[in-house]
Amino acid sequence: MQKLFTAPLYVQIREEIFAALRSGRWSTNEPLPSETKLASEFSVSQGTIRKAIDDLVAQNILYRHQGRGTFIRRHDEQQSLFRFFNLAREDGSKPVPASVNIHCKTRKGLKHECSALGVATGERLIEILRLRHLDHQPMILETILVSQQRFPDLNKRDLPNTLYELYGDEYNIHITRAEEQVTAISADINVSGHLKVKAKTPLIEIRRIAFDLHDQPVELRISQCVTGPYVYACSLN
Amino acid sequence: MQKLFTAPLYVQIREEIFAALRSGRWSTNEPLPSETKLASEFSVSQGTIRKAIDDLVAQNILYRHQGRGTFIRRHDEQQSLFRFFNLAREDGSKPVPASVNIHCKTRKGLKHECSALGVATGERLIEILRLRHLDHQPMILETILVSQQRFPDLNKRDLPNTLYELYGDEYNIHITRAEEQVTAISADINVSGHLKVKAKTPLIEIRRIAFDLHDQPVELRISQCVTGPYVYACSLN
DNA sequence: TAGTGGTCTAGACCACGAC
DNA sequence: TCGTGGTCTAGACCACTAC
Repeated sequence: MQKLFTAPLYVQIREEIFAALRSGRWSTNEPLPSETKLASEFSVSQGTIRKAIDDLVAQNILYRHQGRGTFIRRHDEQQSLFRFFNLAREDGSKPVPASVNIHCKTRKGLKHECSALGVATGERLIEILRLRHLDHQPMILETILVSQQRFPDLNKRDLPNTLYELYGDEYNIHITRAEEQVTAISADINVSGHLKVKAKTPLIEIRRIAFDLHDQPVELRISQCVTGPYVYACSLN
Repeated sequence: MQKLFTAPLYVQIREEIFAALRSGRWSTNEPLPSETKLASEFSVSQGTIRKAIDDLVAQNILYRHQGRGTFIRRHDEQQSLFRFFNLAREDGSKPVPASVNIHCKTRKGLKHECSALGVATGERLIEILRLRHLDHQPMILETILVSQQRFPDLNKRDLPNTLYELYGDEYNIHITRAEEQVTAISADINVSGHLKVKAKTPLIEIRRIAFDLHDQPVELRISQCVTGPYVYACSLN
């Protein structure tokens, strides 16, 4: 006899709410229905809804504001600049990054790029190359790759400093998490020119894959950074 | 009229339990008193104790095991090798690090080292230098610094691969979190000899400060790592 | 003032582990 | 079988926000 497994109620409801979020049932600007309303909609107690929402808050997908309601996390200018930005000063404070676009074009994706983005090999990608300044010094050379099919006409837009805000507002693609891999590289002539350092200066290269609500890889971003005054900071728990 | 602020009950109780943990009231090998017992001890409902413990579990200080009880997190060989070890293969899998000690001595701490460890400038430190192998290749040269006063006779002991287990078992100093800063450096002659790479190869240098239950800095660890087959991996949420 | 999330309680039943 | 943590309920009161 096979053993049956039923997920706890709050897990089922968490997934139902999550699915509703992905389907765009609720607007980004209004609060979700209140906990008591959701409780009667799903015919469970308020405590169970609460636990389901707790999980989504812990995942950074929703946030609560006492007295106002529960809202969908949006990437807005202030937080987005820092939430996915791990470079800090040695004392732990974070500089405000500024961006200068160098080019934005479309091209066929290489095999490893397409596989990282989960699209068919050879699909057309949009490539954005930009230079980022910290405290007015060029510090990061950033190559951003996304599928042209997922982001039609992205290359024809004005690109803001915080791209994830644009992805959400214009394409309804919400970045929820990212994975980064850091390696040490040697600056080649091209890179060193942009970053105003000597050729062969050691740099860190950060390879980031950003994922959306469906946990699909959406963006591949490769950042080559000068370190020294700034460090790549990470907490372990 | 000054506004009075009373922390929620579960926060007060969380701090009381945390203080009891630090004072060593409960052994590392036995479960804590059950939630119902703690509830009657503190004269609150079981749900309130539950929320207090939830927080400590989220902080990785306790863990629960259904049917058995709630326990203090210990660094044991298996988990300790990975919990604070961020180097991974490109596919995300983690190699098992092995260690070879090169030397272990005591010396006066430099100013920046003592300040990182929160001890008086010039205090004697124990310095451990060791080489770590991943998949049988030398990949990391690690310098570990701790206060000799906090770890008497550490330099006379056999040093295991997982130091944090030793800190906990022998000195009752439990590492709960760490902060890491990654920079790019160029291998000098000495380092490149140990790591069997050419001089000036770009490396990543990881500067870690590890903290104990009292949130005091306890260990400064500087790791110089060859990257390429391995990467420094970090998730952003 | 009305509605929201935040805290707290008391009690029920379930699933797992030790004996 | 008994004790543990895990889930779920129903209802109370508090603190904050909007109106």
